[in-house]
Amino acid sequence: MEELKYCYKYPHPSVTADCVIFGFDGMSIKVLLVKRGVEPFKNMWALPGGFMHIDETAEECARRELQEETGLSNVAVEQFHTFTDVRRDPRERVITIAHYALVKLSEVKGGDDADAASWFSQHDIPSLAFDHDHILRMALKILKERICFEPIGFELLPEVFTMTELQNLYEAILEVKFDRRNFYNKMLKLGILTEAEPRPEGASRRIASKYRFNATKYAELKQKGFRLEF
Amino acid sequence: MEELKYCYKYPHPSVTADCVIFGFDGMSIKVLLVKRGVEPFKNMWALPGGFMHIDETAEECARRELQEETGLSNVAVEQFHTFTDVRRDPRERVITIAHYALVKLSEVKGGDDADAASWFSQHDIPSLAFDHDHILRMALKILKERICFEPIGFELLPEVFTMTELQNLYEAILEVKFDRRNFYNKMLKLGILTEAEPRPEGASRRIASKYRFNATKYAELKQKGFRLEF
DNA sequence: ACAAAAGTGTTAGGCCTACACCCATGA
DNA sequence: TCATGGGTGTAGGCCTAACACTTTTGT
Repeated sequence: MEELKYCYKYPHPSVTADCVIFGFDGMSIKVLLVKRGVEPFKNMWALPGGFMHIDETAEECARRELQEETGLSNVAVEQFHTFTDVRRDPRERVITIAHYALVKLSEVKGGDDADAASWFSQHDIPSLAFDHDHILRMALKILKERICFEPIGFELLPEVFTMTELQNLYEAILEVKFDRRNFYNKMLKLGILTEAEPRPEGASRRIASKYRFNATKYAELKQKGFRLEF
Repeated sequence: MEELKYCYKYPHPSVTADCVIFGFDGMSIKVLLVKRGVEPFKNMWALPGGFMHIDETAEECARRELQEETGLSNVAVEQFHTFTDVRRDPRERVITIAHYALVKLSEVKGGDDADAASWFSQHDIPSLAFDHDHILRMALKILKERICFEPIGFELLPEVFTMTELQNLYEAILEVKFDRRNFYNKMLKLGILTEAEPRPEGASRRIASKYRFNATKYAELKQKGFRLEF
C-alpha cells in the first residue's frame, strides 16, 4: 500500500509548522482553531498546521497550511519557537516550528471558509490536540512581550479605530488596567497615531475621535532607537 | 555500504542543532567556533553542532554536540531561531535549530579540549561554513535585545567583578558608550548587585570595589514586574 | 433622571542625562 | 610629574502616576 520510497541511513523526524493566529473583537483576544478530521485526536480542536514539504521553508509551510485549513491567505506569520519533545506526537517523532500572526478580524469575517475553523476567546479555549495548549501558552507570552516594544497591536485593529478600542486591546493582551487619561497622553505623545478625520466641527463629544496607525512616523522613531531599557 | 534502513512515504529533512556560545574576556565578546574536519566545508570554521538523534530533544542534542566538539559540558543553552532555507546545506535538506549560551570564560579556560575549537573576537570572525554567519548575526542581535531586559550579562562575568568590567561588558554587547557615573548609579539603584567584600578599611581608592550578582533580589524584582515599556 | 462613554489638565515624585573634580597609583 | 583609573553629586528636563469633573446620549 504505502510506498516507503524515501530511505535514510539514520531515522529522521517529521517536521511540521503550526500557526497561532490572533484576532481582536473589540473586547478580547481571539485565537483561530481548526477541528481535526483525522486521527490522532480526531474531532479535537488544534492549531492550524501540517507537514512541511521538502522544498518549502517553514514559513511557506505555515502559510500554505493556514490557507488550506482555514482559508486565510496572505498572512505574515513569524516563527517563535520550535517544539521538540520526543513524545509530543503519538505516531512518530515530529518536531514543530510554531508561528504566530496577528490579523484584523474585520477583514477576515467569513474568510475562514473551512467549516471546521473558528475563533475562540483567549479565556475560553477548549482542550487541544497534541501539545498545542503548551504552544498556545507560549505564543500568548510572546505576544505580551512583543506588544510592549513594537506596535504590533495595530495589526489587530481595523485601519481606523478609537482610543478606547486601542486601550481595550492593550488591556486585553497585558491583562492590566490603565488610567484612561494617562493612556491617551502616552499614546498621543508617542507620535505614531494620526487623526483619521479632522473631527466634524459641531460633533458631539460623545462621538469618539478616530485614529490610524502612522507607520511612517513609527519607522522614523525606530530608526533612531526608540527608548529601550538602557 | 550505507544501509538505508529508515524509510518513509514522504521525504524527510534532516534536523541539526547548532550552538552560538558567547564569552567575554574583559574587553570584547567572544564566540566559540570549531574547525570542520569533514566535507562539506572541510577546514572551515563553523558553529559547534550536529545531527539530532531520534530520541533526544533539540536542546539535548545541542548540549551533546557542544560537549563532543568542544569539551564544554553542562552549558544551559536556549534555542533562539530555526533556520529552514531549502538550500542551506549542499548535501540534502537540513533544518537547524540554533541555540545560544553564555559562559564564564574564567571557568572554561582549557575546557575546550578539542584541538580544533577556539574563541574568536566578535569583530574578528572568519568566514563560516553553511549559513553560520547568518546564524551568528542573528544570535548577536538576540543577545543585544535580551541583555536590556534580563541580567543575562552576569553569566558572562566571573562570580565577582568590578563595576568597570560590567560596564565594559554592556558596552561591548550594545556597542555604545555609557557615562561612567550614570552607569554606576543606575546599576546600584537597580538593587541586583551586592558588594562582594565590605571594602578593606584603609584600602586605597585605586582598588576597584568588587560586586556579585544577587540572584535573590533579581527574582523578587522580576516577580513584581520590573519595569517594562508599559 | 440616570448610567455610560468621551474628553480634558495639573501636580508631585522619580528617573535620566549631562557634566567636573579629587585621589591614588604606576610608569 | 604625568597619565590612568576609580570614586563621587547635582541640577534641569522629561516622564509617570494619580486624580475629578463636564458633556452628551441612550435607555
